[in-house]
Amino acid sequence: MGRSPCCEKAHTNKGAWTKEEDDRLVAYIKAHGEGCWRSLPKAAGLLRCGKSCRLRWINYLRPDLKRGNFTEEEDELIIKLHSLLGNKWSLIAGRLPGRTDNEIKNYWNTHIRRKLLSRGIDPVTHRPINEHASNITISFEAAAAAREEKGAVFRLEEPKAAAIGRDQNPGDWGQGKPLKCPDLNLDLCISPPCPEEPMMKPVKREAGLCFSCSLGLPKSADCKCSNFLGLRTAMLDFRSLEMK
DNA sequence: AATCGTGCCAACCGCCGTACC
DNA sequence: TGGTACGGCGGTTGGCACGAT
Repeated sequence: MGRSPCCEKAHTNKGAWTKEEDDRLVAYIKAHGEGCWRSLPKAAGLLRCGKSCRLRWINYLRPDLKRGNFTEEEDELIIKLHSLLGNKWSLIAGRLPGRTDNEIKNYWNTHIRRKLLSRGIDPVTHRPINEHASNITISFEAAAAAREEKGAVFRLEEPKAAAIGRDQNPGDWGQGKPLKCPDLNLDLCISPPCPEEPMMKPVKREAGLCFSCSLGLPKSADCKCSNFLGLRTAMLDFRSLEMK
């Protein structure tokens, strides 16, 4: 059994949005803010699914959207971010103010893919198409594969984990080797939880760590901590990555 | 002028993670 | 603790615009 539909499909409009629907949605959100998308259509007098409203707002109606052509700088940034993050369009969009994940995804599939292919670069791996033995892949997956192959252990002091490529074996991490995208700073900022952090919702579960986890050691048999290597995974928010 | 092919992009679909009860 | 609802995400599709023939 699948989940029940998010709305009553028999009484909802589909397809392109009309000007009137746009106006209603904008007026409602301006008055009440973004809230519960499920109840929004009814409250706003729209015969639309909540998801559809959310998508329309995020991808088209939001006032901070930057419409128009992508600049050359944006192109290059997207390519670099894609080489590091893969098809994580929402993460990539988070680094391009005013652009949406859908817009970037469409732009990638229609323009950048072709652009890379014309340069002889595989848009999936970011490696030269004819260079099978090339060692220049830069991605999380490649880094993970490299670690797995060599049986390396993930180390907390690893400062540039996000940018490590296959050409940098795990033993070289943190030893000052140049990175493939030196102008991109994608450091993962790992820090202790801040009690005043407004973005963090209160955690119901007991936040204390067992001795092993607090030291970043492998979990003991008795460990009940939900933390990864002693870190609250909620702190690993890619949207907070800083750019140089 | 009509038809066809292609590119583009807004919107939909289905899945996943998480919060809540 | 399990079930459900919800928001969010990535992949895919449908329809429109436009150029070529």
